[in-house]
Amino acid sequence: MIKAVTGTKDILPIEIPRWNYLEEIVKKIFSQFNYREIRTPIFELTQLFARGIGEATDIVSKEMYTFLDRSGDSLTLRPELTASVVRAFVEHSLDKKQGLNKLFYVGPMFRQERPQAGRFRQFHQFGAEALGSHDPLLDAEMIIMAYDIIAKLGLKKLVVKINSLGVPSAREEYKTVLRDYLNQHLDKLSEESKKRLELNILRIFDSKDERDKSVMKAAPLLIDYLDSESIDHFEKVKSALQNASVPFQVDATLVRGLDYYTHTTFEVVSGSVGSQSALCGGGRYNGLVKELGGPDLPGVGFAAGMERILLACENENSFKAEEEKTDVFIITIDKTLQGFSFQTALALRRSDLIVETDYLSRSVKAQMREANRLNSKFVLFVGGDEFVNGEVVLKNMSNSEQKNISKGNLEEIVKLIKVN
RNA sequence: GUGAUCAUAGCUCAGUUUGGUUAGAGCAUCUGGUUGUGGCCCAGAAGGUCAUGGGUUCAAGUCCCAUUGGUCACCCCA
Repeated sequence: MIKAVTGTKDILPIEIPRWNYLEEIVKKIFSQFNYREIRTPIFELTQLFARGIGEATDIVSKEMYTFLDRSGDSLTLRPELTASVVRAFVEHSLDKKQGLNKLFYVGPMFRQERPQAGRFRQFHQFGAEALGSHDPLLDAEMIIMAYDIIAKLGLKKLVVKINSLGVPSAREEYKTVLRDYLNQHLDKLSEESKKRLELNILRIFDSKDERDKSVMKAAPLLIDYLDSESIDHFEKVKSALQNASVPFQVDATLVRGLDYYTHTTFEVVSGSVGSQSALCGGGRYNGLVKELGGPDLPGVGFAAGMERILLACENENSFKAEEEKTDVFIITIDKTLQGFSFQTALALRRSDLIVETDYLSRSVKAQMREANRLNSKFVLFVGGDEFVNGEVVLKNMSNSEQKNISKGNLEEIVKLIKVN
C-alpha cells in the first residue's frame, strides 16, 4: 500500500467542516480590517527564501524542500509566505498604486522537519502583511487580528506575548553585552547553548535546559538597551493593545528566529496543544522589502498555524462545525424507476436543493437508513400505488408527516422543503 | 539530525508478563425482524498473511534481531 509521505496528512471529508469554519472566520475578520487576499505560487526561486529568511536560519539551512527543475533552476516549496508576499509586492510595484498595502493569505507551507504534535511537513498557515507604514498602530492591529480570530474560535488557554527587538544597531550593541556576560558563565551553559553563542545568541533565552535558564535569569535584557525611538514605538503598541482589551505579557526573552524582525515581535501561545505551543507568531520587519530589491519601505505581519489552532480547538472542544444537512433523499421503491428518481434529483438540485438518491439498488429500509445517516430533512418516495396514481410521497423526517404530491409538481416539492 | 515509545478487524482496544487447540470485544458496515418507511431494540453476516523480513523452539500474535511506519519529546518553528 502506498501511504501519504511522512509529515503529510489527508484532510478527510469528516474534518472539512472544521477547516471551512476556521477559514470563514479568518477571511471575515481580515476583510473587516480591510486586508485583501493574495495568492502567490507554491514554489519560488530558492534564493528568494535564502535572502528573505536568512541563510543561517534553520529553515533555510536544513528544512527547505529544494529541487532543480528540468532547466536547472533551483526551486523551493515555500516554507513561509512573508518573503513571497514581499516579492509580489515589489514585482508588481504595489507601493506605487497605494500608500499602504494590507494583504492576507491562507495556504499550505512546506518544511522538512521531524513531525510531532502540531507539526507537519506540509502544514497550513493564514497570515497577514501590512507594507508601507511605520505606524505602531499597525503592529497592534496584527496582534489584535490574530487574537480576535483565535478568540472567536472559543479558545481560552491563551497567552499573548510581546517584545521589542528594537533597531539593528541597538541590537548589535546589546549582543556584544550579552556575549560578554555569557562568556563569564560559559561553564554553566549547556552544550547546545555554547553553539548558540556563535550561531544565534538571542535564542539562548528560549532554552528549556535548567542550567541555561538559571544563567539567563540574571542576564542583561535587550529591552534595557533599546534606543528612545524604539521604546516609544513599543509603548504605543502596548497602549493600543490595552485599549483594544487584548490581554498580553511583555516577554523580554521572546526573540524569534528569523533574521528580518525589527521592533515588535509577538506570539500567541496555547496551553492545550503540547510542546509546539505557538499558535501564531509575527512582528515588524523594516529592512526586508529593501533587502529583496524593493524600495526602503517598512512592513509588519504574522502567520498562524492552522493545524495547531484546530488541535487546540479540538482539545478544548471550543466549537462545533456542523455538516450541511441534505434537504431530501429520494427513495426508489421500484427499481425500474431509478431513472425517474435520478431525473427528479437533478431537477431539485437545479432548484437549489441538496439532494441525494440511491445508486446501490438497495431495499427501502436500507435507503431510509441512509437518509437518516445523512441527516436528510425530507425523503421522497418514488414507486408503489401512489406512483401508479401519478403521485410521489414527501415525508418530513423530523415529525414523520407525509404528503402526497402530483409527481410532475416539482414546484410544490421545492416549496414544501424550502419552508423548513 | 538525536532520543523514547508503539504497531492485533474500517475505528478504539483486549490477548504478549508465565510461548500451547479454529485470535476476541465494542463501535461502524451489510442483511433480516412478514410482501413499501429511518432513528431505539433484537438476530445474523462479512471483515485480520496479528506492520514486514529473518531467527530461537516440537510449537511464536506472544521470545530475540533487523527493517519500515506511527506517536511523543529535543533541536527549531506556525
